[in-house]
Amino acid sequence: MQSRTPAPRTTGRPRSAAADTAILAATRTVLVELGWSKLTLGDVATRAGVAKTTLYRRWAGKNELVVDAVAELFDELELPDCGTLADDIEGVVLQFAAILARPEAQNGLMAVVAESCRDDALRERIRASIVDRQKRLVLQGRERAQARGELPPEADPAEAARTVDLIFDMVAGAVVHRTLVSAEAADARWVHDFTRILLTGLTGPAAE
Amino acid sequence: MQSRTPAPRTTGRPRSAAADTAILAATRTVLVELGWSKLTLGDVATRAGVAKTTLYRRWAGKNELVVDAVAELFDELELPDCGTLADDIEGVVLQFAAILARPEAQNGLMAVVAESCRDDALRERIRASIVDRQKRLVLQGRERAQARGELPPEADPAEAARTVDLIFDMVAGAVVHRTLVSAEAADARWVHDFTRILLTGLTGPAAE
DNA sequence: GAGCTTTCGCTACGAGTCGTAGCGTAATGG
DNA sequence: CCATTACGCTACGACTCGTAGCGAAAGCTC
Repeated sequence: MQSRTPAPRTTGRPRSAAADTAILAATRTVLVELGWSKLTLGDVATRAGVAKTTLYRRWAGKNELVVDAVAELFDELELPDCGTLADDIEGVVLQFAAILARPEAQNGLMAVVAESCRDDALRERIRASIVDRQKRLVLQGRERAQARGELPPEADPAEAARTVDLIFDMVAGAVVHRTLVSAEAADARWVHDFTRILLTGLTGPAAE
Repeated sequence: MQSRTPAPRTTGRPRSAAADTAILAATRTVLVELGWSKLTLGDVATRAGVAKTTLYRRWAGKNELVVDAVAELFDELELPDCGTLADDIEGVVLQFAAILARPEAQNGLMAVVAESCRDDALRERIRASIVDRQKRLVLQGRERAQARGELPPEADPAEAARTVDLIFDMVAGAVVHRTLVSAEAADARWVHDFTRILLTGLTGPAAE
């Protein structure tokens, strides 16, 4: 997930794991203080207490470094078991909103997404480190709801996959847009209203 | 909307309107070719056939220039009158998706949103130039649907305003996330599925 | 412990961009 | 004709970039 470790050598001095931790933490700190465009790798190195060359030995550039630094923020995401589908969704949306409320996530996330428009490798890195981790929650939520009988089992697997993608884009997109574009907090009331509309739209009509 | 024209002088040589057009068009071209991070104002000036100093005389920096260049893409947005609320929504979402499908919009929009996290003036500029133009469509759509009887008139004005904001974040957020993060086209089928869920969520239950 | 391998911190470097200043010229209005 | 403003051009110091080279440090194997 982190830097380039294609073949971890068994001989020689091992890479300092503490340096990785310090660098990623320093990246988030500088991201908050200076923002994306004014963040320089020299600043990060100084703040982390490592040499600039050490940074370049582990990461290819600013984009990859920030993706890894932001990805760590999403480690804490997990699907709560609140008993009902509505409460589960509300819980996970609130978690997602809490992460996006942090300035280091706001500054970094949109910037790397913008860069990924012209860099397929970066887009894949974002997908593996951040997006897939979120989408997994949608799959878990559906399975759990089906086990409870709140959602019917899927007939067409292809349509089921499309629905998962659609729900994922709706949830993540709405929270991101609310937080970063409208610049207002995705608080409990907003999340509640949003969840109600989404859930009604999903369970209201069985089919078209 | 464009550069700084606080008090357009009546004396002296007037600013070339053709230069504005050429600069904004060149900005979009360079945005496609080089992306946000590698776009330099020197490139834009060369491509537009103007001097670099002319650029700095009109715009404060890269952020403001790109906001204006991208904002022009949203000029064509308008609410179609298809007869039913569902078709109206589908139409406007398709328009929005078509704009976001253009690489100059993808490269520029996310980048300036990311920068706006640390620049309130820039956020206000984005809101005035881009966001409000979209939100107006939501208001128009609701009025038209209420006139048709498809939606009930609003009782509580405060809740009505919250609902408009919520719908706006859901629509814009979902399309942006689908296009830029999931990196898949918001095509007719996707828009249709999305509209169905949204509309069911809105009209299904009158209240909680 | 000896020796090999890899990483680390440090310094220095050319290349490129930034935003500005200065100057002479072009285009308006009074 | 003249004041005023915009324009194109050049040059400048300051900064960041990514890399190379060096000696020292930290592991592993024998």
